[in-house]
Amino acid sequence: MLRSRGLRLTAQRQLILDAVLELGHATPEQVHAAVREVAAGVNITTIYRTLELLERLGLVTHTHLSHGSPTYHSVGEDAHVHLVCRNCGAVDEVDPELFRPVTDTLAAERGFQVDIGHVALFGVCGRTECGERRG
Amino acid sequence: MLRSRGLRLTAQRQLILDAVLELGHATPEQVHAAVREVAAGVNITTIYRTLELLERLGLVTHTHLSHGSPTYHSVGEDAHVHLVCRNCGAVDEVDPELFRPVTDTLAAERGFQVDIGHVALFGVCGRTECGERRG
DNA sequence: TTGTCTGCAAAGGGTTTGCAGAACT
DNA sequence: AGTTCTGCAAACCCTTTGCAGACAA
Repeated sequence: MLRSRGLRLTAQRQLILDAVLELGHATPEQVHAAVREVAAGVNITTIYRTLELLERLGLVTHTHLSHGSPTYHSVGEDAHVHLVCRNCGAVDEVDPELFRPVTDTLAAERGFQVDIGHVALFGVCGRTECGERRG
Repeated sequence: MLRSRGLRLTAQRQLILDAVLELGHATPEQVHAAVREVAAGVNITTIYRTLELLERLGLVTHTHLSHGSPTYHSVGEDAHVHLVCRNCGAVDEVDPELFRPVTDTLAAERGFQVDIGHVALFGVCGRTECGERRG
């Protein structure tokens, strides 16, 4: 896959892709930590460069969950919408089909094509510690 | 409002709130630029501190649109969902009512209360320059 | 052997913090 | 007058860039 584009298959690239596959949602720093457990010498710079490369190749995507760093996940997995609890930070996933009516409406009425894999909804999750009463 | 909480009403705070009201969606830097047109000496630090304060007071909120800086907007305005074109960067707004079925479902099935004012949907807008054919 | 890839170090953008002086109440 | 707020400068985090050596092909 890399080779077919004249790119090189290195140990680092394999480890980084494996880490993204394994971690599910991971920031560059989390990927770095995971890779380092196997290969201590890998530099954070390489993480950034490789994530960008893998994204260009369509193997991973990133989403912005809350503040700070983006999180990467593999494209092979089922697309999903993220639910981010702004209280405890937990990230849950939802089937994008739930949004079908909404995205269809936006496409029809505005010509806006929603990239459902990038969607993150903020709010408060159902845990007792986080739950709030709302009007 | 500020005074009632023992806080002080300063020229800077008024200018910053005015700028947020006027700009609609604005990054801290954009707020800074707007404020500077009226009061050149105001420091970016004050922008950050004041936006945080106004948010604690419930007067403004912020959303993360795409990469980079968050954008702030006033709470008094109608809540709205953001549509961000990842091609041209345009930000459009949608009536949150459109999402009612979805948010109701998430609340009922998962106990997740979506904060609809924070929602940003990424995708491709309807402009000819940005429009894409999709499967 | 050749060209890409990596590590290192340093620069860059955006945001936060410490402190002394300025300003609201 | 007493405290809060501001500006300045420096620190901070995350990310990007330049370069020389390392390595896949």
